[in-house]
Amino acid sequence: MTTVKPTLAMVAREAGVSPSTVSRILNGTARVDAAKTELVNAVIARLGFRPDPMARSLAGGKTMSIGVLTQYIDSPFYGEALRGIEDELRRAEYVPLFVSGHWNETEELDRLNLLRERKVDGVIILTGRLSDATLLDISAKVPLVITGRILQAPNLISIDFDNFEGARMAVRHLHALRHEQIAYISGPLDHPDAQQRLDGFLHEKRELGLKHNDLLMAVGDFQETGGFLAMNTLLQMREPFTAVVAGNDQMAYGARLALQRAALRVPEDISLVGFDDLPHSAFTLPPLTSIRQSVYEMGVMSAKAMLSLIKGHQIDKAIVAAELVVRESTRLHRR
Amino acid sequence: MTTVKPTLAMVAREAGVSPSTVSRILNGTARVDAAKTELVNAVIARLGFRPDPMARSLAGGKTMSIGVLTQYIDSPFYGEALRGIEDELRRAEYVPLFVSGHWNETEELDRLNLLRERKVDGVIILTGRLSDATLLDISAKVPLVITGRILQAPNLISIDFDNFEGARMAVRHLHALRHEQIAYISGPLDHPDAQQRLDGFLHEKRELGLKHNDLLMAVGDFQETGGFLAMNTLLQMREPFTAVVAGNDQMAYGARLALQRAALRVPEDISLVGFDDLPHSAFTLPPLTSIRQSVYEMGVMSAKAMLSLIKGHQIDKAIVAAELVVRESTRLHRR
DNA sequence: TTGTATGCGTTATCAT
DNA sequence: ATGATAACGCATACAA
Repeated sequence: MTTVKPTLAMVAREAGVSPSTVSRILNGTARVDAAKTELVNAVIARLGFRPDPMARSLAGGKTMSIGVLTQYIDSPFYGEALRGIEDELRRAEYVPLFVSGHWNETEELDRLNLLRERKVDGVIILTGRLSDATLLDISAKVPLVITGRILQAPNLISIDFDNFEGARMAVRHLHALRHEQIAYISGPLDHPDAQQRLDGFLHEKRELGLKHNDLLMAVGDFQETGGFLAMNTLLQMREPFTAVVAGNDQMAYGARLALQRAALRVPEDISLVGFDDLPHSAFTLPPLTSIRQSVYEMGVMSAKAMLSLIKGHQIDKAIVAAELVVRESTRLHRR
Repeated sequence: MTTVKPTLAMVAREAGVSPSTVSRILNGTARVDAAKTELVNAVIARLGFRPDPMARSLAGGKTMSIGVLTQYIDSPFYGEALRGIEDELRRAEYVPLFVSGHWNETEELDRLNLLRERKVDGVIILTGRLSDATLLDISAKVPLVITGRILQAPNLISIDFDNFEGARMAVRHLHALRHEQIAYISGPLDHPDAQQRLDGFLHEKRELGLKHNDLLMAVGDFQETGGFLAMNTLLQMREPFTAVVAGNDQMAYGARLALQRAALRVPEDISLVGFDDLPHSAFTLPPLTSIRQSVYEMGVMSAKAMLSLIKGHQIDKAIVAAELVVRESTRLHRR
């Protein structure tokens, strides 16, 4: 069978109405006679007509696509967010256009430019290094949803994890387990998430009257390797500690291996808390106590926020709660 | 500054030539006077002109986008492939349009349809459940690169891992370590990768004269949970074994935890080999011996293949080699 | 080799 | 409420 791809014009002719009418029905741009609407919809269904996204865009309409700027397309952390975005967008017949910035401002700008060229109807930025000013600038031209920081502006919604509170929960958990000397492995200090988590950690320690000094902290790169290295420096400092919280799970994995190499047992000798609760963490040895962030949920929320922005409904900023997941890498400290 | 987005028409006017000439220079569609070419290019550079992908597409040109069908956007395994594709495509100014099939044929078909609507210049399929016939069908309409199986057709290039050989390497390694009773945890039997790996495993066992029976095999889901469960069934069978190879690293992780729960040590009591060598596997306890597949490399190769297909250069099918990475989860078996 | 004219499938503007 | 008609930015068949 020689199926010609049906066009809006064909639908119009078939239904005996003008193209404009069909377009209006499609977009709800104006009030159309009910009977006609029904008729046209029937024809659309019969022909299996689907508007051409390209033509639509050229004519100044929507592209039904949302640009999503992430840092690494294969990030174990943001991966779930991508899936959440994809799932949610799909319900509304939108498609995500994923691009990666690699934690490089220039590259982020470049990719954003590409998204603009591609005429996306909105952009979601999963963290990143762009300045607030730049972000505000972008939101002036296209609906923007941003994670990793809180910003106020029309046409912009920010969504963030409760990193601060999450880190506090980790400390409280350890403190409840009678730990007094708690070390910290931080992510890169210029990384928003890393900062907030560190702040929360420090804040809660102070709150609880726990001593802290620079010997109880090392900086990693949010990767396994960095955690491994950081734990080694921590060990060399010779400042005693009975527990450590890592800025994220990946670093906790690395730290755990370093501990093992040093013949230190988890949790018998050292308690270890991660952050993010990667899917994996339920299966490490021992299963890792961690601070859970529903990254998938954040993805869904971002997409929902974008959709409502497009509809013109500015909604509030949202903050996704952290949750302590206790597993087997932490235990009561015996003095 | 009121920057108006420059159009091809503006370039033409500015350079004193016709739009068609500019178009021809852009696409190399026809021979153009060298002097004019230079002039036009200068104007293009000065104005910072970039052809509008949408308009280009509408007019029957290329969209400079490649559809990529993967199964889960956050797959820890295929993630690196996505990055490879992205990196390589970027060099040629193409952008990937990622969609997910979720191992569901209907959904794969649906997403492929979307890609067609979006008029991608080619599609890369990372494994999946589509029939060979369907694939051939697609390749008739658009350049196609497919992984996970070997197919012959014009306008199509297949790229595959050497799953078969990889599984054999795992067995040989164990055999060299004096293991005789080797169990297997397979991925879903209807999964191409799982099949090929199982075949390789069985083949090498036969080759080596090692006995095998159904009690030495359990099926998982390629996830940690599946590995955990599979290991438990293996344990219940009461058929003795001293080593086990898992169909992928994720299942190896789960299996390892199950072993631990059963008070069995790795590698002292049981040797364990994974498959895929996820980034993570260097940091598990103990670090996991695994079969390395350069997934990133496969992504790059897929993109390169696509690019050459677009240029009209049909190239050979490619197969990416497997490699044994020996770490600490395997050791010599003492009788 | 180069220019002109037309069309791609839609939305938007202006009438009616 | 509905219909003509003109863009949108580019590629291409046809002419020159």
